[in-house]
Amino acid sequence: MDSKKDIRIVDIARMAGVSIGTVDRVIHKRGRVSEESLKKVNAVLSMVNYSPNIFARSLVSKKNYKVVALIPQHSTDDYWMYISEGLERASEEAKSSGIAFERLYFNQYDRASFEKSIERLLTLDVDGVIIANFFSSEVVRISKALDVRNIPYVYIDANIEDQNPLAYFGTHSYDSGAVAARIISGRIGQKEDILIAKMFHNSKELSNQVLSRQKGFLDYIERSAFAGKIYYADLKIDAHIRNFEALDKIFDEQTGHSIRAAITFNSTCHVLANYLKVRDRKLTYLVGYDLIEKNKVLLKEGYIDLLIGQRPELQGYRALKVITDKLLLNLQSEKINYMPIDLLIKENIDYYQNL
Amino acid sequence: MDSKKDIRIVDIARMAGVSIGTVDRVIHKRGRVSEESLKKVNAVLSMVNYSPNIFARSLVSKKNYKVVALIPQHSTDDYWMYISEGLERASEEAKSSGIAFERLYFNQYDRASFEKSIERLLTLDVDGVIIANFFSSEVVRISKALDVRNIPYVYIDANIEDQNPLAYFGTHSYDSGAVAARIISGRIGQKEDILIAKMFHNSKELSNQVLSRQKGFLDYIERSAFAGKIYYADLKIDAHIRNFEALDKIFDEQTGHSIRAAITFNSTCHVLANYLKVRDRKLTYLVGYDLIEKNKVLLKEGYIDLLIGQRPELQGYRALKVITDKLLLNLQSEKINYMPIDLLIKENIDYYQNL
DNA sequence: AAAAATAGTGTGTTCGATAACACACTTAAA
DNA sequence: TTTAAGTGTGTTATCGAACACACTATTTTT
Repeated sequence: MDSKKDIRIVDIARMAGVSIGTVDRVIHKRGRVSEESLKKVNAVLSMVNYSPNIFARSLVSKKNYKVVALIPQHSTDDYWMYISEGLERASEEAKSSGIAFERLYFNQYDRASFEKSIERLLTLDVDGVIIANFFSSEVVRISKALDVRNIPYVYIDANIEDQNPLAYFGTHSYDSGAVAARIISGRIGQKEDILIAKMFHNSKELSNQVLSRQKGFLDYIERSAFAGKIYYADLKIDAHIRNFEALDKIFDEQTGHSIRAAITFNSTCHVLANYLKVRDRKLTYLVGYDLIEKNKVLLKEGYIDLLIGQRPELQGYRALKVITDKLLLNLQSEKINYMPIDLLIKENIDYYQNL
Repeated sequence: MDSKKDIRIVDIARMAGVSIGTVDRVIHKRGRVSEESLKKVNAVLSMVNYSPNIFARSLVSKKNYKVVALIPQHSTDDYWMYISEGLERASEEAKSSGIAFERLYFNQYDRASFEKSIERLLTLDVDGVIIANFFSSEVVRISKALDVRNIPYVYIDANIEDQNPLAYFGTHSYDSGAVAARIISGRIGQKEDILIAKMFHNSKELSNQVLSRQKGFLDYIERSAFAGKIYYADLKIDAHIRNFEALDKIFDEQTGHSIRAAITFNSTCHVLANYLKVRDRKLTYLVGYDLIEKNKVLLKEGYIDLLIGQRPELQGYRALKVITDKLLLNLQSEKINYMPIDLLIKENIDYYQNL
């Protein structure tokens, strides 16, 4: 265990009776080694537990790796901004080891823009790729291309079976929906009602992430003793007036309802919370996702009761970390990595750490 | 921002018009530098942003630091074991940089044993210390001794004002009590009762940690609309039969009670949960602290409803990390560091990550 | 006045891995 | 037979920081 006894290349060379140049060629598979030398060196290598001194290596190595992340365009205070922050932090740490990190943005609602990013990526000379998995068939395509070139890649957000990413980082959306359901059903009566607010972006379909959370939620509710009704509000991003009308309609006109809890399965809980704040309506329990600033403020003010966090920064950080560990140290990692499902309320949000 | 443009000692030497040896002497304050050279080098140093290449440094440096942690003896599956794991992990990472890490154990219920550990510590030639802050006046004493010797130290678990630790890592016990209160009071009726189980260790007093959690809990309850009663159960560690009797007494003999929720403010929630399991009594909500195995099992089985976690591993990890960052890179860090207050239920415990 | 100590400075070596380079051979083509 | 290309091997400069050491110039001690 003594770190001073670490075996060096020169030790191996001596043991094998060859020069350090030969050992180096064997280790790095650079060829130009005779059968005989190869055998001798490999024999020694299989005996001893050699791992290169990373300090010496990084010192000399002028090797520059380029890692590219394919992520959706995002605004500030957005789930993807937090992922991006995690990437940034990992990138800072790896910079001194010769890792250049770059982002390629695409429009998450436009498949064509994703394809364009892929094309661009393939023209770049990259050594590692992080892919936000929005368009599965395209991701499969690029994965195969990367497999051929032997370039490691990592998926974030969603996984795809039967591919060979170095790792996958994401959240277990289904179970996080179940978590929300468990908590809400503990807070309201069995015959009270629940409102699910769906936020649409330019009338496109909901993301898999959101659908999966909702499924986990509904499945749990179904199995439970819940006997109330579930109402749905279809909201549109940035359609302030229209959204208020839609919500008014549900709360005013739906006769006989007793909505006591509400949930949104994406980060737009603040829209609903803001509606309740403005209209001065009280619910027993309002649940949302993602610790974006707008949500945090409303949580602290008491208009949101629970936020479910998924550590986007950690996701980004670890995604890049896995690639740099692979490139620099040839380390393996866990294949499937789910982020924690964090529960944040007014009283513990100040202690939250996203990394 | 370009990592290749990092300034080296030779650059500084050239800029100052002296040799690298002189720059080195200035940087390391090793003396033997003329007024004139000193001024020239310092002028350059204040212009540029020099930070040594850690790879080159670690490669050449045979400097060995010794860091010692003063922590209480603990069994497996104990809060302090998890802190210890965090320390271990940080120690592994730092080993290759010449950091030797060692633990000194004391009996957390015996002041004299702590004093003895301090004495031992002072005989060792250490470069950094981590102190589990159990006995304040003794900790103040050793802190002053370390200040004199200019040895950095970090507090964990509890802080002391007016001292100069490099950093403090701990949990905000009071607020975590409030978190528990908020959640429990949301789950039971205003006139239902709460049981607080206190677990004593060899009839000694409760720890500050536990008292502070309880205070946070009670203060919140007081301010809330809660109108039920609070019962207390005084339990003794390992006194199985006696504990059952005490609990039987509360649940059976206290007439007219309606205890629906219970809480323990230390990691022994499993004792209470096990009692409820064996006696087949149902509560609406049982809350405990610390993600030790016994608690986790009972949470998954549904006998515990909520566990509050404080990331002991992270605490240990970061405590040592702060010291190694100081010793190796002379980095500063945040002074006061509270760990997150994690809320774990059956549905999200599988995704918990303690680091 | 000579010898010894000290201040101030620069040079050279070390750490371990890497890869360019030099050199000795072999084989194939001209 | 000469030339060119290719193979296998060992030697060596390099990365940047650290520090031992050698050297000169000055001061202090005998």
